[in-house]
Amino acid sequence: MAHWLMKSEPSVWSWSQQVEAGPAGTYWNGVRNHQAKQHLMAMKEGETAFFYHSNEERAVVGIVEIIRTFYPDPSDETGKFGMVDVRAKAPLPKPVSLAAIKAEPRLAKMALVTNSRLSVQPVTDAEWEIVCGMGGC
DNA sequence: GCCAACGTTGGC
DNA sequence: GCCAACGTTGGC
Repeated sequence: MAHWLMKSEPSVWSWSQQVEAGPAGTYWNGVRNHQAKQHLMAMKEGETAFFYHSNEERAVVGIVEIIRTFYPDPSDETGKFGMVDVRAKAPLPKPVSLAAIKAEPRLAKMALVTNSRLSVQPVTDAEWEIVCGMGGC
């Protein structure tokens, strides 16, 4: 089972909004980058992703579950991009900050560190375990 | 608020 | 098809 990391600016779409959306979940739209699209297309139902707050907060704050695989994004008039549906699964008891991730040598290869602008990223099993350990989940 | 990194666009 | 110009993202 693959793992992922999805970034959002809290002022645009925050973890608390994701939690409020409840078990029905919401669509994750607005991705307009081909690399990110490839990752969205590779996601399978039931897989999990870290929910990362960029900009103001810069921390992994929760875990979401993919509940619907890739389908067209109606807000994209070119018809090229799509989205998946996700729902909040669990918060991280201790949010893991970007600084903490950068301070952990075993996480030096994370896409979050090496390609910070990519909004949807794959996370290896090893990285997932380490971040989970740091976050208390 | 600044700036580096990256992606996209458009002129040639 | 190349590359300069521009816009956007996101860390600091």
